[in-house]
Amino acid sequence: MQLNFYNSLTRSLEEFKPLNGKTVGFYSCGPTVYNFAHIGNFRAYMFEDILHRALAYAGYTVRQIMNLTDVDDKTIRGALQQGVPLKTFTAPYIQAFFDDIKALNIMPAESYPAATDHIPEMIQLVQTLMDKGLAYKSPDGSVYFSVDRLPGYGKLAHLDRSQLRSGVRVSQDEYTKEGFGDFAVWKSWDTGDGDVVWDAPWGKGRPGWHLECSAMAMKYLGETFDLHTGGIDNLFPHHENEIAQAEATTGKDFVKTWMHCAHLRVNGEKMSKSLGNFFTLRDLFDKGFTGREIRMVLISAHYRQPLNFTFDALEAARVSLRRLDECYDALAARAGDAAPGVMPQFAATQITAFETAIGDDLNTPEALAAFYTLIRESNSALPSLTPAEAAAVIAAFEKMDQVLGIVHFGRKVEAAVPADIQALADERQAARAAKNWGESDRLRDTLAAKGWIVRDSKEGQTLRHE
RNA sequence: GGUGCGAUGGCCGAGUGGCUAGGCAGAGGUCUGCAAAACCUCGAACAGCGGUUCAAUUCCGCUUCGCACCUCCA
Repeated sequence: MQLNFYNSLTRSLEEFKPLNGKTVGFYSCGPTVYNFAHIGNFRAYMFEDILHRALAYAGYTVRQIMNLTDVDDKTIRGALQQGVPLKTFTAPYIQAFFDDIKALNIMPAESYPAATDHIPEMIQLVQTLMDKGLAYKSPDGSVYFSVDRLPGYGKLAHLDRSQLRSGVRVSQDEYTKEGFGDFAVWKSWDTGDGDVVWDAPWGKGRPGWHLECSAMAMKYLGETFDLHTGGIDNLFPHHENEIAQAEATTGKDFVKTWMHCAHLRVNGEKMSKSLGNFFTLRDLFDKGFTGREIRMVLISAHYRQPLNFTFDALEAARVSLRRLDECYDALAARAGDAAPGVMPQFAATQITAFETAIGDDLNTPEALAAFYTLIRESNSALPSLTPAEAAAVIAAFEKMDQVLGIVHFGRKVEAAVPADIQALADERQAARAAKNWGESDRLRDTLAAKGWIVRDSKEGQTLRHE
């Protein structure tokens, strides 16, 4: 199966080929754990999950690393405000992040290194940059990367330094930097940092944000690896600076393919904490939506297009998931214990369409179209399917679900039918057999009032709890 | 000011130089005692103005509007 990905570095669609056989090194920028992540944040993690799953589907061994930024201005500020140690402040948000990705059926990465656990590696990286003359210590004790000394700086963002200057109001006085575009790889301690401080050969302080990712990515994935992902807003300066730090240190290409996802929007604007227009998962759970429905909405648009978040879309996801469930259950009932036989042509056709869509830069909307077509044609073919064929169609659903992650995940477990409900249902069945329609309809209403939907079919009546 | 992206039917959202995206909602139908589900059919769109072309929603230009990035940001 061929995978083509849009590489932000070259601004073009490229066939994906790993650097080392069948193993893929894959680094994703993770959360800054100063607050609950909102669903805009999760759009990025969801895109990375689809990428992870697509690579696994295509037969690759995926080594995904996602960092946790647990030291920066916001985490330090939060810890100081609460009067607790930094780790005490960040721990609940780290836990919430893991709870949330589980609630969205996002596959775990290989590891989630925390910045504060990798300070020695970062100090070493800064030292190397200084030894090479690419970073310098400023009078206040901070260490800056000198953008001018690295040819090729700006290759990811496609910006040159002359363009950086205009329109940006940054007070030069705030910084003791030599060059305008220079960025901190080490921030010297000041009173606002409280007790968050580490010793380095050039003075006390803490690592710069961009440095964290370069150091941890290289530690876990090597000096050159396959994929690096994040939100589009990370492209500059964060990823540009990661490249600068890594390539200045090693003299080698840092990452072969960079992938960035577009933003989630609310009323046409980016969902962000600074705008205050965000929903956390908890907000949506409180409104009665499920992780499964949210997952469905997040994969319904292509990752490089802005996705407009609406409650209508969540409702639509709910209805279409119900259709999926009923189709799957009908197939399962038909299949019984049968082993999968030869896959019917209509299912094989949709698997091919599905793989083409995923291979085309993770086109999940197209993939979902194939998935829905499979549902429709399965329902249509159901009466004529043998148990072995039904089992084979189920296998087709399972196959697509390796990437989509929606078939089984988050399904409401069907409640056992209580005895009193069953008694009412039996009564209704008897009334129907006697063609006592008034009585049977009355009993149907009674069951509905108790939350049980009755549905008649050739095989008899079925009960579903709402 | 610089750079980049976008504008698709009631809503969400793909795609293509000529041939149905898909989902949700809506209309009609088949089935069913009725209902529900399922299936079938249908209506409905490619921001505006030019250009290229036998043919443009798709390519090019301009206009309008929107979004993002330009050292907090998924």
